[in-house]
Amino acid sequence: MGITLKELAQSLGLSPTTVSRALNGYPEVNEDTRWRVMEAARKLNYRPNTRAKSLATGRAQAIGHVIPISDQHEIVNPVFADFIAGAGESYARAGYDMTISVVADDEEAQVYRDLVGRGSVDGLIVHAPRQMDPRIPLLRDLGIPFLVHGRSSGVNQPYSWLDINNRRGFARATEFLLDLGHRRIGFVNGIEVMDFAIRRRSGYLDALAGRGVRADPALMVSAEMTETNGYRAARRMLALPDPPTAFLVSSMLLAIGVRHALWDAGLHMGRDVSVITHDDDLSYLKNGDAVPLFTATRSSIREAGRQSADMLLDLVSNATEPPLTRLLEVDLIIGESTGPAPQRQKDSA
Amino acid sequence: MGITLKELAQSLGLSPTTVSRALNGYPEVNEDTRWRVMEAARKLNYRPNTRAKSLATGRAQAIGHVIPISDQHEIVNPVFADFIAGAGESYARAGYDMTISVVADDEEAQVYRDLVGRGSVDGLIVHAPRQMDPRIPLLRDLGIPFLVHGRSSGVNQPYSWLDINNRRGFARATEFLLDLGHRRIGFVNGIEVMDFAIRRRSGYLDALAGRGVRADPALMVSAEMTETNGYRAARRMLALPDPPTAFLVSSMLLAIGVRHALWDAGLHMGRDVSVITHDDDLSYLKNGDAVPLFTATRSSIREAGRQSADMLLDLVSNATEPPLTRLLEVDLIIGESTGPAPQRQKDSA
DNA sequence: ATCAAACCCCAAACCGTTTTGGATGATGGG
DNA sequence: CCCATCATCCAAAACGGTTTGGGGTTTGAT
Repeated sequence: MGITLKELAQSLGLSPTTVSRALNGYPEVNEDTRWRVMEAARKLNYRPNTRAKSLATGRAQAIGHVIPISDQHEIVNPVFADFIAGAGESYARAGYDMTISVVADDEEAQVYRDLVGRGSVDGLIVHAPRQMDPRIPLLRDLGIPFLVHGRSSGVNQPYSWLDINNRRGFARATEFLLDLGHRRIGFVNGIEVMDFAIRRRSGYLDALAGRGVRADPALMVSAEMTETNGYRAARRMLALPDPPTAFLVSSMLLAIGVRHALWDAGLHMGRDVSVITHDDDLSYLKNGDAVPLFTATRSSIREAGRQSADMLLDLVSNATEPPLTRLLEVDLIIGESTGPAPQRQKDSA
Repeated sequence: MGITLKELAQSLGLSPTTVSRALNGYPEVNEDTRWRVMEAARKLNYRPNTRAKSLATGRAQAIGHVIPISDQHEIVNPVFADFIAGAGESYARAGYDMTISVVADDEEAQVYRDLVGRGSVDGLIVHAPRQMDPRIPLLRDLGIPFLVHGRSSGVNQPYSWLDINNRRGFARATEFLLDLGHRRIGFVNGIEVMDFAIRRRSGYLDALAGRGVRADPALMVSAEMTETNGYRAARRMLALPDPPTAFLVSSMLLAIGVRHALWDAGLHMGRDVSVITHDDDLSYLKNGDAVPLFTATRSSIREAGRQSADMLLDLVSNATEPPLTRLLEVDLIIGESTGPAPQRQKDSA
């Protein structure tokens, strides 16, 4: 591996102390000496050993992400890649490492305890929070800075989080459809143990209630967000006696499935049936090209990753700081998948 | 944080030496004492400090993944999430941490040097290799165990890798289409600086040549693997005077775009036009349900992650071992997206 | 010339483990 | 009874940095 600090010091005829100070920008070292040291360090390709450094300083210089895999579904949430890419940018900028643990959700508590107890991270990001998520009190007890991506309704103690305004976004989207004359709006949501899905549903329900439209349980589906599930949900709803004229959907993949089902049914998206989806702005799943394909509530998950990381780093360096929270609004992007509700065909025809 | 070894030793009236040995299973400690120690450790929730441990042992107990983000496209390869989930399982089993660095591809060399120089990882996984990838000689020089996910043609020195048989898979898929009578086969590939894309192309070309079918440059596209690009490529080819009757596609997302284009053109997939895609078996992008939607060359990227990690861990613990290589064959799954070539419509009609 | 304050530098302790090189006492063969 | 062996344990030295607590030299004011 590389050269060590002691060796570097020796080669310069200096003490390790001075070399360390020179490199870390302490004032009590002659500028000429500092220059010599930095030159030598560069030339000899010196890099401080991370483990030694963090042992000495007590800071791990690393942030942990625990990504849960639910046993039943065995699904890896596709947004992780982009979120992590965003967070990674922030960490790199700050000189932090990112360590990731993939873990079945029944072992999660154990993993958190381990990470903290063994001191391998200075802070943690909590992914995919559920209602009254037990991880939040756990991490609070463990006394480590953490930030939740999303929120957990039912937790009354304060904690740090970054979330998007799912409720408002989905309420607006629903109202948009109502304004276009739609009354039967199919709702294809993620699994409703996830907090975000619960909030989206209440946005949908509130908007309907606000206009006095009765919510129909037959038009509401909650499932893992895959193309197949979107397809099946839409197919089933379209087969109802009084099928929906519009769909509100929780992810692009679901929406692609819905589109597929419309196609199978010989329906034209945007004319016969409208679709609004949430769009995480994933790098590999863009919503159309110059002109957006789907009308969508959009919020970049990558940007969320960046900002979450920045907030957490802030918490880590200012231990005394009170919890930070940030609520990002979502944009409503008008695409080609929505249009006025078609004239109601009287069944009595 | 947690309790320290010294404290644990003190509370037991033993020396740190003995406690360390007891916990690590060394023979020179009385079994009664060992039992006392382990009990106390459990009760006091002792966890050895990772950084101190690895400083003392010289092993980081961590594997690094460097995931490159290409400047121009800013795309995060969607397979990373699943690959990492698979690798994570292996690391967890072996007690290793996984550290991930997201980095623009022009800074990659620097990041590798850093990771190795600062001793923060014991081994590295190289993602998304290109032709004559400079990272391979670099890592060889740095003298750290590494494993390439994929291969890099043009590198003549031996190195460890795990790859799927892209060439054979795509050759077989092409032959399958030829057997069905297709002669105009559109090829929608990933960007052909990636080694896997190059191999797939040669599989396609070889199969065509083997049957004496002339490859038409107008039927070959190379682009980032997104739905939009699949859509555009297929749309363009379908507009040709002599359009393809089949498509061979490099990813599910591309294939979904192709399907979309077929739909727009009023063509029925599997009857009017056939489609074969490669399927990484991503957890969130399943190829249909019970019955596969697309005919596909399938290979689980998650399994690749598991096996890659296992191989790398093997290399890490046996430093002297010669390079390991593993070539996984891909399955050809027959779905509903392929069928016999339609009768040639004579233009002179 | 004197003395305090800057300025620069260093030796040594420390972070929490593992590991080396004994030390101690019990055991057992001759 | 003596001495080698074995079973158990421990003190101290690593690992590679940072940080504490000085200690010489200059500098500058008196």
